[in-house]
Amino acid sequence: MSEKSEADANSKRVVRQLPPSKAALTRSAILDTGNRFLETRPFRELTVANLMAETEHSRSTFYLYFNDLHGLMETLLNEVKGGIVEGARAWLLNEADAVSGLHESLRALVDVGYQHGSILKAVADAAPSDERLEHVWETFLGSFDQVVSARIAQDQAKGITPEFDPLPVARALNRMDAGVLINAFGSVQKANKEEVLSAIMRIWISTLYPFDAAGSIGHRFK
Amino acid sequence: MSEKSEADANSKRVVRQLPPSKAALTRSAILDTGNRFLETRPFRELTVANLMAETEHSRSTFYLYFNDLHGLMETLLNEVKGGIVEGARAWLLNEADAVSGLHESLRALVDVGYQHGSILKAVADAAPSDERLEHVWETFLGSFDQVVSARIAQDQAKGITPEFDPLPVARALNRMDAGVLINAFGSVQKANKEEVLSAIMRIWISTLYPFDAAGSIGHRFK
DNA sequence: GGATTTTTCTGACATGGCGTTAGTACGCCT
DNA sequence: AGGCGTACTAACGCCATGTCAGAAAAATCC
Repeated sequence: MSEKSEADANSKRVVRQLPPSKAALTRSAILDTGNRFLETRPFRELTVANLMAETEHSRSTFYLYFNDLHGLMETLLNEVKGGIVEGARAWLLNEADAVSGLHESLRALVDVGYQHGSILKAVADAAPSDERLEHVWETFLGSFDQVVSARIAQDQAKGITPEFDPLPVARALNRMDAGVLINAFGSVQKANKEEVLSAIMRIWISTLYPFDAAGSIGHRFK
Repeated sequence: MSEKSEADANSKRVVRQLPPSKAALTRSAILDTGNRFLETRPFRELTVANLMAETEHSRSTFYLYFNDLHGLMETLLNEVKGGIVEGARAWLLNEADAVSGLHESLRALVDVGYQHGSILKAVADAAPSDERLEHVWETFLGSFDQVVSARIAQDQAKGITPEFDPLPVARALNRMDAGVLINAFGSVQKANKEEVLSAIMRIWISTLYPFDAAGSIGHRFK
């Protein structure tokens, strides 16, 4: 789903196959370098020459492994993707205790955001300048809209979540998460993890489980 | 605060003064064209040549009025800014009825977003590729964080809003608004206004005024 | 109503990043 | 040693950018 090598529609030519591996080595060297680069400098300063200079390879080598910088970003995103989806499961699968499942999922999300904030920001920054990457990024975000929305509907059926149109609310909450994570953890000096977590946690819970909120948030009603 | 002309630190040379005005005319012709362009095509397709071709002027003329495309975007943003700040006042100033003030403000916000969605998306898209514009955009968003946070603190003092650290929550809610508006109204086929409004409205109110939520949202407690 | 100054505009250039192509270097096999 | 595939690179053409010196058009003067 990303670049040359892995099974891949849409790229003009697939180069380098997985099994033998001097290639795999240089490829991941490039990925590493890119990763390191983006931890300290914004995507706009990343140029192919710029990137490969921190490598022992020539600029043209880059094009043997990636179609362009956006292709590189897509690959980087895919590396993070797993962690996020993983973390989300706590809430999505725990039918028993919605509130604490959500707690857990959001905590996991914030953790991943904290670790890979620079990648997330870089991808979000890179997306608007490339149609394909923009589509990938939006699809990525959109996939959460779907599952969150489904879970909300489920909790509404159970009566633990107020009635409302789930999809737009899911979208809003997800955009919030994305925006907050990138804002908080996208630059060199990262925000306080607990502070961020408790802010988004409060918003999710107030919105989805307001009946619990009294106890859970610890505040009297009327 | 934007480009050549208006009082303006940081631009290398200020050209064209306001009062006499053949210049002002071409300048706004360019702005108009840019505006029109961005209503149907993304920022990444906007090039100086591209833009000026839809004008009766040459490419170089562009540089008489703007430093670069990002400068143009900054000017475009400033034109929208007013409307948004304006709309926010309803809630910020209405001490009497927080909930309905917030209703009003969010409705105004969604209206502005609906009208100028393409500009907002274009600016957000353009920001990451230019340090200066990125700073402007973040400052713009950040300014709302400040005022919203202040208002929250005030309502907490009054006891109508639960106790929590206001700033991170304000930030999260604002990022949500920005993300939602751009997502919903940034492309050619815009989302349903009422749907968007009621989603973000619900989230804001559940979070800030949960004690009202029961009545206002119309759902039984426990 | 022609000359002069000021305003507005433009063609032509240099720069820099991009992506491709033709070709080189190296290891391995037999 | 010759041939083959893998891994790499130097050099090229392209396109958008921003600048600059000077042309054209408008305004002003006499």
